[in-house]
Amino acid sequence: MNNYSKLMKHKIELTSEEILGPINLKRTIQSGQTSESAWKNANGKYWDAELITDEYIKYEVFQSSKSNEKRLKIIVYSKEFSDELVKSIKSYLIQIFRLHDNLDLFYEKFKFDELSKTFNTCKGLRLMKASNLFESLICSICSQHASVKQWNSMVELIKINFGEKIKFEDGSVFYTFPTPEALAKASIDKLKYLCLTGYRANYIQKAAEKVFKGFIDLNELKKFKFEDAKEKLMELPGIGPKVANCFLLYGLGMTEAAPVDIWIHRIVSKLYFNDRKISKNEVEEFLRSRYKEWAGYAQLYLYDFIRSFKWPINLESIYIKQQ
DNA sequence: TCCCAGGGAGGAT
DNA sequence: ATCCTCCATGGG
Repeated sequence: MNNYSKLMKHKIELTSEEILGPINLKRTIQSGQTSESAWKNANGKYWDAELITDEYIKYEVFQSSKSNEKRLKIIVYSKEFSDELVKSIKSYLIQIFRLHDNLDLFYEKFKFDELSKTFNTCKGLRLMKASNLFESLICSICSQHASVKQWNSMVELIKINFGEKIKFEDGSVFYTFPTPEALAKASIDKLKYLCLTGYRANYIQKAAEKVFKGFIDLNELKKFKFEDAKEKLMELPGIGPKVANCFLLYGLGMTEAAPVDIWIHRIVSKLYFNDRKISKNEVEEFLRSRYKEWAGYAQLYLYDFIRSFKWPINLESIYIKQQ
């Protein structure tokens, strides 16, 4: 008696008809965006699960060795298989990997800009859109003053300790992200000592409480003007300009947002201002006015680019890597 | 041992 | 407005 046989694999694909420009799956998933924690990698395939047509569906996404192709391969695990399911999975993936963002247009538009220095290294890197706004908000809070690796593990521990455990019939286990109510009622000590969130535990619990009690409606923020949404977010404890921008960009998908962290501050100062002293706020305004609706992408490319080097950077190495 | 990590809050200047 | 310092914790 094994019930593994109940779960069947179904292969589907997203091709250049549905993907505008290249996608580099690995680079995208590993780029530390606060839409969600990084998907797990099992022998070259990234997998996740999502509530689709009323139940949690597990799927694997991967590419062939040539990683900049306009193609995503997908394996869906389910008992039953229908055209509707295929359609739902596809449209879900198109949404979260933002496959309708035309990266070819982006590269063309800025091919003579300073930003083009990052294109070779980062080609195919895409913004990710959160599937769960509350999760993205907490990810953004956790990311403050912590490495990507560290905040990812905080979020995984939050899911394990406060989320719902889903066990698939192939033996793999998945934890959902907890509801605002669950984290609002969580003890600070558990958040701190079980989830290793440190001083952020207070912020997390308070922010969850504000969401749970309706002080702020994350979905409603989509209808706000950018500045208004940002201002509202910054009323929450632990949310300053950088974290707010992360949520606006990776959570709500407002691509005009430009989160400025220590790395962006450094590279923008160096590449655009000849290392002149410049405030974080000035950097944000600079990126937003220069790149407009592509500011989020510009920020992502600069961030991913500079993180592939060691600090301090000498410009020579950047030019060499461009060859 | 010291320094840093996708910062923010509170306070002093 | 700009400049401190403190905040927990893990990793180099």
